[in-house]
Amino acid sequence: MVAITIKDVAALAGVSVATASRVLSGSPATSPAARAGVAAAAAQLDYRPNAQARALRSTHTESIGLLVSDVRNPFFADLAHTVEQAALAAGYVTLLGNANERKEQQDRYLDTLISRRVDGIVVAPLGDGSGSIRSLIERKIPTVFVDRTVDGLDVPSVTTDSETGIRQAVAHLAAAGHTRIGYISGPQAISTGRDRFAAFTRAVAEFGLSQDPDLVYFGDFQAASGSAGVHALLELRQPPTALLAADSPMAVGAIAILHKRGLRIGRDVALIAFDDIEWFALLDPALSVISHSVEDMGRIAVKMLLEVIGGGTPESVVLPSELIIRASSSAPISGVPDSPAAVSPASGPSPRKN
Amino acid sequence: MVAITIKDVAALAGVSVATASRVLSGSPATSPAARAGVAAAAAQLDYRPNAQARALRSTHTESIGLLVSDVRNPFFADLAHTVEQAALAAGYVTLLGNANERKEQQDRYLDTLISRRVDGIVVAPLGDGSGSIRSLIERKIPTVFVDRTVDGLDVPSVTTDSETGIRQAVAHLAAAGHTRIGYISGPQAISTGRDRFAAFTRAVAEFGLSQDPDLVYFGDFQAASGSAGVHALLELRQPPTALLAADSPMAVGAIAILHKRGLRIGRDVALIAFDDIEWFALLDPALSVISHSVEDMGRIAVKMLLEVIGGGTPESVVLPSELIIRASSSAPISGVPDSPAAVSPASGPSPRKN
DNA sequence: CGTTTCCATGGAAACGATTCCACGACTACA
DNA sequence: TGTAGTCGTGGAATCGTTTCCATGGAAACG
Repeated sequence: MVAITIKDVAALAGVSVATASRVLSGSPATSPAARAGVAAAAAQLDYRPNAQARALRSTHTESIGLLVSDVRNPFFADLAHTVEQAALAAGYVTLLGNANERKEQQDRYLDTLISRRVDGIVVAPLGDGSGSIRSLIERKIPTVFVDRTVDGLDVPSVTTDSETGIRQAVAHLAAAGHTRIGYISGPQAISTGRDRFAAFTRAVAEFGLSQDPDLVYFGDFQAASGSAGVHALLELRQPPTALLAADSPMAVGAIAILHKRGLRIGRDVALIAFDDIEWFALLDPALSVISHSVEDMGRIAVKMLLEVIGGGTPESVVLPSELIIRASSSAPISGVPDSPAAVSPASGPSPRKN
Repeated sequence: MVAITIKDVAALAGVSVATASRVLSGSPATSPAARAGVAAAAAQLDYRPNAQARALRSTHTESIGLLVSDVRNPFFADLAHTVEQAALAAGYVTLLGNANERKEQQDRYLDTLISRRVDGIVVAPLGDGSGSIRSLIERKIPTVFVDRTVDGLDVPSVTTDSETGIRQAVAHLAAAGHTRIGYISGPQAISTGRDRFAAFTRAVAEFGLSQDPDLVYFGDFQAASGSAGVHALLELRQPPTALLAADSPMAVGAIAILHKRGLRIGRDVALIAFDDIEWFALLDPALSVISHSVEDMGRIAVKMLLEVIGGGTPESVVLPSELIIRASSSAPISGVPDSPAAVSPASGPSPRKN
């Protein structure tokens, strides 16, 4: 850890630190001779400016923070990738934090990002407006919410309109004759969990399908709860003939347990997932999904954050979602899955259809 | 962006900045009265220490950098997750960078991490020992290589012994009657690309299988090159009856194109991938993989980095790999894939076997 | 040739924290 | 009661950089 400072560079170039600093930061008020000397000295010593000292003096760091709720969720991995690329293109580096769907980790990272004086933060928030997320807005640190929002916090956001896609999915299932759709929901403490659940509830009512509350299982957006959800739903006296999972990890958990139970997706039970993940199309049968553009989301989030940093107050953006029909949901219903529970006489194509 | 400094806290508490600093950093040489006063003042003002200023004075930042080559590769997403959790448990925050398999982005992030004076860096390096990666070791910045190494750089590393797993895979395919195995390799500029290719070459020779150089396609560890590889291999006059992909994104690309060509994995052509990704087991047929533990890799990398930071020189670790046989490779060969190319009389179970 | 303007330069203050050092007050021991 | 040791405290130096301000020399003007 040998420390090479601007003082060393200045000494080698035979100028003062002030001049060296001016050259290194590209100030016009420098002579060609000084420019050449300092540049040569810096190169020779492999000088790297101390970002701490620089930030201490000049109050901006050319860096932004990105806090996602789960890096292992491919949706957020993709988001991290696009945000990072967009930020890099604008000259910012991205510090990525992973809240792991836990509020205390979110607070921990938020504190760190505040301490490190990032110029702005893109966050997929969880929890309510308490804790460090409140400090963020009280200190007027440029912030943009992505994918999720927090009630009562007036922060620009980029989110998805889940309504359209979910309505399309329910319509599609209803048209295939399904009347009992099992819904594996996200937690109601998270805005996307609430929105998607509300959209599902409205759609089910609109198409006259069963509103049996037992058909909804509340998971936590992680894989294990998808498995638990399928398990719970299939144990019902009147199990659903179609399943809708509110995010991709829960869909993965659902698929795993369906395989284990020997149920054929697309024939014994239809399945649709929210979030389009590249390899969902590679499954057999290919998985129907509700798709929304993670590239747009990341790109727009960065653009909005830069506006906020620049003093603007951009309007929030809502991106569309749409159903992509593949084999996992396209066969007409073939009856009740072979659940160990009693086969209910009320299932199958129902008179309540439409 | 209102700035609350330790000066404000000290003033409110009615003590000097020195005393405030001592209380806030938990020095024992403080009176209970001072402790209480300063703590109250800090809480009331919602004081967050300026990490820049702190680091400037005390030369360590309680943060590490993690530079992965591709966040969208689930292997590295998992790695990021474990590294971050392990670091957090040790009191460090992780700054994640994504090189995107591009050397100039790797250099860019490395420079940033050096500038920000992270206490140490875990990196999955790409390229040779030139560029910023050399500055890293010349400055004696604590560094640990993970997954990959760089020739000629004496840096502690955690890697996988690809040899065992690949040998098992080739043996398994040979036992099923395959004599022509197509290999979708990683780039030879990356250590894992070289190691796995070398292991494949040795295994193929050992088991007396075809060493036809056309059976090797050199990809870039990303999905598109997996597709291109399958395409090229199946166009051979004597196409392979089994495929081995050197990482998971290329396996995904391979599967996509096999589907598109209407080839049945596990029957028309066997497929094995390096890297065990959770959902590979969910494919139909389930994908045989060469598995290695990403959790161990991340955990050990952090442990080693902390040792280096503490002044130690830990031994490099090589983790084992093993074949996990699933349906994609377990059927005996059924002959030549229905390639649009002419069916060669020499393919199928061959006299050259063993 | 004298005065003004311009401009590159160096000295020094500032950013916000930590930490060395000195000081005063107190306890404890002889 | 005098001296030594302990302990909490404040002043000031320090980290590496940027930036304000003053300075001095050269160019430009009349």
